[in-house]
Formats: sequence, C-alpha cells, structure tokens
Amino acid sequence: MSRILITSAIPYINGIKHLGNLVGSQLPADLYARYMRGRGHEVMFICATDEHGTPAELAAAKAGRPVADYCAEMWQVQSDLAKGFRLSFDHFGRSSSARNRALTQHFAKRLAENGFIEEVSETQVFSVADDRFLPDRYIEGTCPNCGYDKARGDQCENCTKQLDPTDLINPRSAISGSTDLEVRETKHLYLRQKALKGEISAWIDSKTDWPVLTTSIAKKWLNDGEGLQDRGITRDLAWGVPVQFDGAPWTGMDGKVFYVWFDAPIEYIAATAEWADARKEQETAWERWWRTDKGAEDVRYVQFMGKDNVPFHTLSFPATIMGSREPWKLVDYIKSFNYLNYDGGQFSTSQGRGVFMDQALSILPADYWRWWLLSHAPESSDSEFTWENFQVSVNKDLADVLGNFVSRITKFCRSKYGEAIPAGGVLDDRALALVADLESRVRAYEGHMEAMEIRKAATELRGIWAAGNEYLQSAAPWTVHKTDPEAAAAMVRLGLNLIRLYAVLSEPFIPDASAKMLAALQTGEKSWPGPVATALSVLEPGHGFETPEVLFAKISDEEREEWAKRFSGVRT
RNA sequence: GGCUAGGUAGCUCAGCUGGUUAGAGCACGUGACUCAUAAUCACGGGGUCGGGGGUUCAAGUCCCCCCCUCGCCA
Repeated sequence: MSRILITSAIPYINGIKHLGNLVGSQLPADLYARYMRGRGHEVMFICATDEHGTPAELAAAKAGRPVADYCAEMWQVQSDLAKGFRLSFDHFGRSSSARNRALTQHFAKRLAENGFIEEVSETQVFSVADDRFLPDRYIEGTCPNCGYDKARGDQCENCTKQLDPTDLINPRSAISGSTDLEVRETKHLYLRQKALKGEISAWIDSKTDWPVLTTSIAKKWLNDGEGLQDRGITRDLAWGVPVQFDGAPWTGMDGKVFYVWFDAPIEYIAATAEWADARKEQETAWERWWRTDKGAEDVRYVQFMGKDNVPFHTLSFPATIMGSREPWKLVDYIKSFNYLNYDGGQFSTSQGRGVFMDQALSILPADYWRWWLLSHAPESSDSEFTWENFQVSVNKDLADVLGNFVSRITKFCRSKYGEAIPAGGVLDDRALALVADLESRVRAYEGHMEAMEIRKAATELRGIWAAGNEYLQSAAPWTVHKTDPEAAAAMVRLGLNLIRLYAVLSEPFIPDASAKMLAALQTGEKSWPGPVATALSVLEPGHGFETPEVLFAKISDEEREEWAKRFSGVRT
C-alpha cells in the first residue's frame, strides 16, 4: 500500500462550472482517486474553491452582497454539485480560509527572507469614484488605433492591438463608468522567478514521464522570448489575503492583498489542513502529506488540471515552494487536459454557452455524464461534445452493453431457477476461455488506470462488459437449459458473478450504477479482484439476489432533440 | 506575427523508438439467436493516413515547404 495525494485544479468561485471544466480536472482526478482507493491505497483527494480576486468582488457587487457572503453561498452551491457528480473529495476547502491566509503569508515571508521577493514601485490607474485601483482590463476607453469605443486597458478587442491603460482616449472605469481617474504610484511585491529559473528548469527536465502537453507548456514559458519573468504577486484589492501582517518583512503594504494566483495553489496545502481541522486532528495529520520531513517523503503527489493552468503549476507554485527552502512536497506527476468543445464551438462560462453542471444533473443522473465525459476525455487533443454522440454513446455502452447484460442474466435466472445463485454443473471450456480473456483484460485495464490513460481504460472496461455478452451469446444457456439444466446453471452462476465483477471494476467510472449492482446481488464484497477465476466464484450457490430495475434508461430521440434545442443558445 | 498541439474510414478516435495485406467503437449491410432495455453475437463493405517534395531496402510513423483547425503568447 502506498500513499497518494491527489489535487484537482480549484474552480473559481464565480459561478457554476460547465462540463468542460469538470472533465478537465475534477472528474479525472476523482476517477483516479476512486481507483486508487479501490486498490487499497491510502488516498488524500483535495479540492477547493478559488475565491479571491476582482471577478469575485464584482460578481458579489452585482448581486448586491458582501463578497464574503457571496463566496460562502457559491461554495455551498459548488460543493453540492460536486456531491451530485459523486466527486469523492476528502475535503473541499476554500481559499479564503484562515489556514490559507496563514500559509500564504508564511510562504511570502519565507520567500522574502530568502531573497526571492522584490519590492517594485509602479504607476497604476486609480478610480476616485470607485475608491480603488483598477486592473488594466477594467479600464475602458476609445482605442487610439481603430477608434473602437469599448477598448480595454490591456487590449482592444476590435483591432487586437495591445494597449496600456494610459493609451486610451477618454478612459473610464468599467466598474462604475466614472471618468474620475488618476494615475497613482503604488508599490508591489514581485516573486523573483528569474532567480529560480535554473532550479525549476532542472526540475522540469527531470520529469521525463510527464505528458508532452504538460512539459511543452512549461518549457515554452521557461525559454520563449525573454524567458521566465518575475511575477507580481500582490494587488490593490480588499478581498484576499492581506499582504501586511504581523511579522511581515515589509512595510507600507496596507490595503493590498496577494494575487489570486499566488494564494490559490497554496490552498491545496491549506485545504488538507482544513481537512485535519474538521476532524479535530493534529497538525501531523496533514503535515504527513505535505512535509517531507514529517512523513511525506513516500507520498506520491498527482495533480489534475486543464492546459490553461499548467504554467502556474509547473512554474509559479514550484517557485513558491522551492524558494521557501522548506521541505514541502513538490508534485510528482501532472496530468493535464485539452479543452472539451461544445457542438462546434467552445464551452464558455462568460458567455453562458454549453451545458453547466447544475443543468446536466437536472436532466440525467451523474453516471451518464461521468461515463461520456471520461470515455471522451480530451487527453491527446481537444474533443467535442455533441448531443448525437452523447446519446448514441451512452445508450450503446451503458444501456445496451452493460445494463442489458445485467438485465438478461438476472431475468433469465429468475425465470428458470429463481432469485438465488443456482447450483450444479461445472465451467466448460468456453467459460474457461472467458476467464482467461478477462484475466488479461482486467490487467490491461489496471495498467491504463495506473497510467491515467483514461480513454484507453474506458475502452478496455467496455470490452470487459462486452465479453460477458459474447460469452452468453455463444454459451446460450437458454438453449442448453432445455436439455441440461445443470450445465446451464453453471453458465448462469458465472454470469451473475460477472455482474459483481463489473460492479467492482466500474466503480471509478459509474459509482451509482456500481452500488446498484452490488445491492441487487445483496453483497458487500467489493475488494479489487485478484485472479479473475477467484473473483468469479465469490457468489456461491444459494446466495440470494434481487432482479434490479433497468440500470440505465435510454435517451430517446425526442429528449435529445429537446435538450439540443434548449442548450443551443446562451444560459440565462 | 511567434509558438504548442492537431489534420488517419460517414462520425469519435488508436496507431510506441520507421518494417508483414493501416486498426477500434459507433453508423451502414448481411446473417445467427430469442434470455434481455427492438437488446446481443458473428461476418462484411468502406480510408491514395491534409497537400507537395525529400531521406531510406522500407514512412501514417523521420526532414523541408505549403494549406487548414484549435489554443497560448506578443
């Protein structure tokens, strides 16, 4: 048994996430966590909400709520949706927690003591009416290049020219519309990533087993153009971790907070501490996952994220940890994903395009989504969601191949032998061939799951389901039963045991259906299968079962058409 | 404009360090079966592997140029 720390990129607090976000981090992380638990490993699976920053402040203001209240409410919404999708986090934390505040300040202080923090004076636009400094993109005005009147301070969306806020003609606050703007001098802290470049680069180079997507993005940021740049880690906002605190190695930073991308990854650690706090555990309970001097040296740490998050996890966060010169656990493997597109375009939170987590659960159970999303995970390239593909794929795989298998064997047994595992007969050659086939398939499945080859694992699992149908079809117990009921009984017994095996193997993908199958078989035996022959003799003659309801109802053409229509526009 | 990743059967995708007649699932066609959610199983048709050069005894698989998609950056 080993210990595995798993983190999923933490979703931003601002609104409900869409299926593209889900399949890019939380869902595959859950698959891996469930599999590893199933194999008997000790797993710590952590996620949280990323709550700081300007968008959260603005969303709260728009809702007319204090930002802390707004975040608390949205955390609950996201937490409930995570439960709805059966995401098995050991803890779903909040980056606004006291633990994260303390840890973020701790890291900043350590970095400063080690010479990796630089104070930089810069000028920034201040809105008198809003009583705040404005990030570049929250300043609007007329583009000096093309005359577009809604150009943003960082770039003109119309002509794509890069801008400085001071370039804008008639600049105004995008928040209030006020034109009462001043350019003021302000001081910020920068993380001296350049000073750590060599260390980071060597570290990345040592990760030869990482996905190309992960390392190519990291190397690009390390080496392209000017190379890795120092990064501002503070902002002039009210909502966040205060930069000025007791014992801080700097002064004059009142009213400033750490940049959201500085404190967000630290929340992985903080959330583990929150987990311990919630259970009234000692500090050592979480430190043994994160401190290599306190038990974490044998932990394997795996992160899951979309490709847009890769730079922060391969460069900034490692820089924070390395620069602390303390024995914190660095990530061992980063599994990153491309994007899931929606019906010819992109999923978009800001534009409300696509299917969002709450909407998905309102029309179908979690297993349908989990299966489709995971079996089509955008691993090697972007992939696409279409309603036709979803309907066909789910109906075929879940209803026809798996669901119908469970249905045909339990109903046949009920009508010929009653609702208990039948006795008599022995495994014939055909059955032995099936066992041998499954033996190699199950081991291949394990290999793909270990390697986080999600699509391949799904394909293999489907093949394992199909093998049951192939066997039944060729063994034909319904025919054999007419002349040799005992021989047919052996086939049925094997078939019923297959359901149990399928339930165990499928749990990481479709936990609810897995639980239903085990409940129908009235068994709690769900330990991971060793030799398949042994796993297929767990349910013994006389063991009662219950013929289950249809495991997966099919999606009808009418439903598909209605949903395609309902989700064709913009979320309101 | 620079850079990443892609462009393989109607659709979604596999094809590792170049090597027997290019694979899978779905869709399509034919057949088998009738236990089952009109489910299952078998067999079959279908691709000049984006285009053009080149290296090699041999290239989807390496090199160069071009076209297209997507994303990131400036």
